[in-house]
Amino acid sequence: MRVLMVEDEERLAETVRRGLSDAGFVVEVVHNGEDGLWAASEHNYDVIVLDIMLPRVNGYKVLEQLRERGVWTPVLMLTAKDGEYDQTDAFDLGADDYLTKPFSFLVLVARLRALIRRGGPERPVVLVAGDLTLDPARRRVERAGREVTLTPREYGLLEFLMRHRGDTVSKGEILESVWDPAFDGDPNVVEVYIRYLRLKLDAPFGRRAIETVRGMGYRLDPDGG
Amino acid sequence: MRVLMVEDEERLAETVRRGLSDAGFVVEVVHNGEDGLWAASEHNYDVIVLDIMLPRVNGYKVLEQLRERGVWTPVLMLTAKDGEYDQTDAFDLGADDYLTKPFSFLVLVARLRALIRRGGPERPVVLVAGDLTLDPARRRVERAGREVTLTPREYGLLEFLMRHRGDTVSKGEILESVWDPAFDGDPNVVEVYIRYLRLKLDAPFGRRAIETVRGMGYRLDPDGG
DNA sequence: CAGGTCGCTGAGAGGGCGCTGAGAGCGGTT
DNA sequence: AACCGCTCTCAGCGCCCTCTCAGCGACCTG
Repeated sequence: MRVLMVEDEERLAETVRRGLSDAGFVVEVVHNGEDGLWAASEHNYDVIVLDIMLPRVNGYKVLEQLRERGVWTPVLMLTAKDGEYDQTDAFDLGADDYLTKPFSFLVLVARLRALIRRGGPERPVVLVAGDLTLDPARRRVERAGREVTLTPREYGLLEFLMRHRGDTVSKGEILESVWDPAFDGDPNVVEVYIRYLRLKLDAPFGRRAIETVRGMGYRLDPDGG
Repeated sequence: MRVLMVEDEERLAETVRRGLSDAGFVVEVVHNGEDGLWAASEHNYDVIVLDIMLPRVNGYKVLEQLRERGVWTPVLMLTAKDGEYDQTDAFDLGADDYLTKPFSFLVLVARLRALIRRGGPERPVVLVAGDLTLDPARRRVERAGREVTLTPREYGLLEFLMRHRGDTVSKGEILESVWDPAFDGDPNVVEVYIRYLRLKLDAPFGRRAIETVRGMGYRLDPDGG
């Protein structure tokens, strides 16, 4: 689990960094708002710990900016008891939780875990063609509900065909997209791998999903065969 | 909304019961830990208010027992300012919120509402994959009911795999999330740690939870092997 | 029907990938 | 200082994946 910590007090930052590392988190620390903004936009963290009192850009503004840029990583704000900003402001701005300094380290860990637990990522689209499904996120292929295991190359080829489901794609296009664009070997590889796919996808199910269009290329049947 | 209140101080309990009733909650009160445990296991409440200082079984143990029995009703703990237990303990045990006595009644209501709001469609606190369970709050891993002790790195890796249970995750993703994003060592570490996990998780149980997807990465079997 | 083109197929060589055992480095503990 | 647990590196090995190749069959054209 990846944590971004934006905290200018170096001693505190270092202490917390160590503790979180020991707790199994991967921690990145930056010491001002500008760096925090950049890091949070550029990388993917599971949660962000954001001090509200920061040099250059304050935590307040960092959070505002992040949300404006469409970064919805959960944020836990650190507020000073006597600061000019209080809890209310943090929540209003879209912080997902806050802690008042000084805070218990174990409480911090517990809250971070809770935040990560809540913020589940959404599942991307699944490609479908008849009884054939391919889940890019899971790198998983099923036919008629049964999982089919594919090698990387086979998988790449099938994904390409499914993304162009119904279209006739030439061997040249396939070679360019699935193999290296600069591939200069025998174009027969495509035929060979089409065969591999047919052996795994069609043969056990008695149906033919991948059609040959002689002289043109191949086409994945929209109805899955 | 149904609230179970476990509180031995009768006057306090009665005051709060009335207030919550007026606020539209359905309240059940028990006065010791044993009864609380039984009631919480037997009935379905939307939220539980649990005093930490209780006769017979203390709140501490009640919560522990509940979670072990798979009861994941949100719990708000009541702690005494000067008690031997503090906030830290409550969170560590999996309490979802706490209040320090004496507390404002309005704050209590607000927190309960917040807990109920969160607690409904919330994911369970424990990660499960077949007979494999991982409790992030307690940093505890079990397989087939037997506890398995893991080093921090092993734990981090397993937690990551379980949070992506069913997905195929590449070694690169693993390195970024479980190791440091700037890690530039030998990616073979991942293989090594996968092996460590297999030795501890699979070998003694004769089943394989972590699958290798050659050329792509690893996948934790949703059915736990 | 003959000839040519295109795709299919089975076999096999080579290399890359993941697995494994051993061990060094390091921080913490006794 | 000695020990221990954890992390990470390294090198060897075996297997799977990838790609090539050559022969064969299918289809089209004259």
